Amino acid sequence: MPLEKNTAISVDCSVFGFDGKSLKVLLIRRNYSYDGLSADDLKLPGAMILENETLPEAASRVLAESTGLDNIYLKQTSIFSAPDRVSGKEMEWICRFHGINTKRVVTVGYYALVKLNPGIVSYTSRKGAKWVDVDSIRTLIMDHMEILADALANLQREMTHTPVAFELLPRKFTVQELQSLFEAVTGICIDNRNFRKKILSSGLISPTGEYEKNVSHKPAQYYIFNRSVYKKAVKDKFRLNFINNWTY
Amino acid sequence: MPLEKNTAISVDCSVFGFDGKSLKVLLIRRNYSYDGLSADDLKLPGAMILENETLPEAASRVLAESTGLDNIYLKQTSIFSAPDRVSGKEMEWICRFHGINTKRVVTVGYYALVKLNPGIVSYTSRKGAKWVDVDSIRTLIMDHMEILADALANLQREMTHTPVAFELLPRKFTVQELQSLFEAVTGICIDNRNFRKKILSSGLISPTGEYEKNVSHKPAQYYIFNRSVYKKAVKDKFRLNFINNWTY
DNA sequence: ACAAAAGTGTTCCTCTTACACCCATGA
DNA sequence: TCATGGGTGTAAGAGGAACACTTTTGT
Repeated sequence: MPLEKNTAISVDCSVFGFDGKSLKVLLIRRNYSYDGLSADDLKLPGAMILENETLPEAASRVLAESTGLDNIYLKQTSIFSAPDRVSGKEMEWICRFHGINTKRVVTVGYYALVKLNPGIVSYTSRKGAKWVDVDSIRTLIMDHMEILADALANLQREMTHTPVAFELLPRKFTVQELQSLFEAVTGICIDNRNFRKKILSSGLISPTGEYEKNVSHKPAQYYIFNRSVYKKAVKDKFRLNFINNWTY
Repeated sequence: MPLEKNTAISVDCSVFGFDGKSLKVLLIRRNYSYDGLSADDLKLPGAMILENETLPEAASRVLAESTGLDNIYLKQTSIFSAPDRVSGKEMEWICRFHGINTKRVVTVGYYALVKLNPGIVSYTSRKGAKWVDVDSIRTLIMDHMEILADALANLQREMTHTPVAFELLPRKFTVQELQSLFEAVTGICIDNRNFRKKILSSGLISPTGEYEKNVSHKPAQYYIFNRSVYKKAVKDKFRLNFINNWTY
């Protein structure tokens, strides 16, 4: 079998956001019609990598284009390398559009976390992109469902081990918002009293003294994430739980 | 910036083994001299991907070549995509050797786990490869140190969450061997009584009734990994620990 | 008999879990 | 005053951590 000399590399980003109720992902339309391919078909934002560009740089570029934001939390997941993952009409169109002649596109999955707010929602809707409930998505083009599923699985794992949750929340948030986020991502119900006890005693979040306004019930206090406490905790936390002492 | 049309993709494998004392990784020599590059320089086994070959297939091929083994535990880690990660003499040689003309090689890291035994050790040494203590490695060619460090970090994380340890041990092993493996990979000392209690009560390993022979101390019993118990446990285990009930 | 590693139990304490009511606000 | 979600405490049980001696074998 000869050496593969003719592979293009792309990145595809699963951009997650949280609206207080459910986990959303940013989808765009294919945006071109070609011999049976509908321009309305939904996909993840992505791009081919450019010369002298690393993969994280390509992913950041995709995110800047699709959300207008810089400095987004970004994490690589898996690589999708099936030789026929892009083929047929789709491949023809890609070659024509980019003026290349390739048989194969290998793609690298990334997931990104953004703080949903009116600004970003209006930006993305002007772009024709949509924030869709992750649970409600049934079909995407090519293997994008698989890429999304992989991203979601990675997010779920990270969420229970690192404080990525705070990337999805506004700077100030209520305990309930944080709990709802955990529940939405993991699909698990959490006891509110136990959650408060645990999260507050951890010191990871600090009360601001500010409260909700104009709500027809007892207003909730706003908290902020305490990154320095987290950094300190990391040193102690990464251990097995059947350990009594350790040697460096 | 123009589209990157000319990228080669490779895989590099960190092949780990355990000799009962310390964690080893399989290193090979560069195996060519070229204008200042020494054939003795050490590297991870790797290869360019071939046409119609997926990345896991390429990694399996590398492993079959370097260890003579099939069906090895294999896991993808990160992608290394810095545009200049291969450059200069190294790049020149690669282009000449493969008869290609590329500016860039993106590589995908894999780690593999093998059961060290006399058979595989003699195979690899016939191939000129060496099993080296991971702690003692100071330099490898190109960015292979970085690839190895990433693989090791992944292994450490996996080891404390999934039963990959058993991929590194013979089918029958003693409790002490298992404990030593954990200690070698994580760099942590574990209390023997607590370890036994935990691992035995988990049901993950089952006694065979066979014992060590010709040892000048009380002979240890051999155990085997109980995969079915593990599979059942997985369903219950993947949960946060502040949860009381869950909804599917 | 001795050296060397295997194997074994208990206590203390922390953390998890389960569970129900009062509070503050706007309408 | 009522509807709504915010916020609070306690008791029982499980699991983690710390710790020292006896057993079995070969020499």
